[in-house]
Amino acid sequence: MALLERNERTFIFAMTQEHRTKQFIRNAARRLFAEKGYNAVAMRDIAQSIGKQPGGLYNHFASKQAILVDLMVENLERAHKAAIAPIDPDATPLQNLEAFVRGHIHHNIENPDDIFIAYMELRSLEGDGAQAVMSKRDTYESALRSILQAGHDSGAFLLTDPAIQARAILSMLGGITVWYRQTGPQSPADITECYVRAALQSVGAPYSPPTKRPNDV
Amino acid sequence: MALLERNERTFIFAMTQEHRTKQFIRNAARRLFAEKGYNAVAMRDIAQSIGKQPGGLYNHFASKQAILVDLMVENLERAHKAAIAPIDPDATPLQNLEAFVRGHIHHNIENPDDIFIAYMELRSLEGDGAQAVMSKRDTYESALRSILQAGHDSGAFLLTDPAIQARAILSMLGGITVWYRQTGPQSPADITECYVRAALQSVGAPYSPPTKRPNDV
DNA sequence: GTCTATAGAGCGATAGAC
DNA sequence: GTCTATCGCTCTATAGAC
Repeated sequence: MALLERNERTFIFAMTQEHRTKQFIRNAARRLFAEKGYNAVAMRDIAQSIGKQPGGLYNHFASKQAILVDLMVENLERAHKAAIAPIDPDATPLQNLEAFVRGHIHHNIENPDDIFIAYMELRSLEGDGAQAVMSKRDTYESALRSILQAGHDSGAFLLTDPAIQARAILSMLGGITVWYRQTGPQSPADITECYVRAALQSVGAPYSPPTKRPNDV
Repeated sequence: MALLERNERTFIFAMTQEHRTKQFIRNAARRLFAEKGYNAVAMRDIAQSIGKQPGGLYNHFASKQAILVDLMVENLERAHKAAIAPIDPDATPLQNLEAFVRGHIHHNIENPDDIFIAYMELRSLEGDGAQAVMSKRDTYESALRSILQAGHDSGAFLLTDPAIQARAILSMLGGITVWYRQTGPQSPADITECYVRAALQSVGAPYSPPTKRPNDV
């Protein structure tokens, strides 16, 4: 009955009991929200999956909603580091687009549950948490739009509208998480190459796959 | 209190009262499911929005789940007519891809609520209804994959994997509905051209927008 | 076919002992 | 910090009058 789940991503040591339990709650909620959807998961379910009683969860999070906001904000901060940080003002639009797309895809493949929640549960956000998350999402989308605009202005990209194109690319890449779960044979490297090519070619840019980069994920 | 909503899409005349009410339920459920999500909508909400009492809905649908399945199946049948019917075995892969993409986009823009539900509420399906819907979705995806495979084999398309590429394109086009609701300035024609170009170019195919086709939607 | 009324279950969140 | 117990609410679906 009491399933104390191991967290695959976060190594836990030298942590107070409070922090440890809070992290267990995050991990259980992440998995359950992604699997069943926020509305279909009860606080009881989260408590049961970490071998605790429902009431105790409120010692760590003020509400079920607070857990969702915590997961979404943390994920968006990691996404920024993965996709926006590599953008270089001195590089070409094509180099920046490939850097953004590779960072984004890498983050998606490494954090499938978080990405799935980010796409599916926007509607479940309420009040201040909703505004905070939306604002971070806008920043993210703006970064891609700026790259596309630069490539459009310089003639490097062939596209009709940078704003729509940014959304089209993000939608396409967002689908990775949906399909990745169901996917059998394709490796992460295969998926990455396919999507990088599709994204770059979608704006008329050329793409040649790396001949052999042995340590690519 | 009793808001008898007009349906914008389905003209209702010479219908029995039973059929009329059933259609009102469909329309109200479609709008509410798309707006709030299946799990967040109560039978009370649907009843209230058509000025009826909750219990009466069960004279027309066996369960809330049955309403969702009804909407999804009907939508998929219309999507097949829009995107798969125009495929011509004697045409080139490029012609078929453009026909499929245009039909798909047109269907998406004309049925934003249905498309949104189709993407967001797959997890809410249970039992037989889930299998029926999944099977129809697979057929749809297969049709696009076949076009891509043909273009890949003939050398007309430049892509890494037809199966992944089919999902990438469908994900990209599926995003239209998400953004379309929030969109201000762009017209359906602008959105269509931008997405047709992105989809065709994503497989390395050339694209020139139609110079002037006055009656395009 | 629609109504009123309600059964039966599950939900988020809180109170207070330890 | 975790437990037990429970409050107050909402939900889907049904029963039976009209």
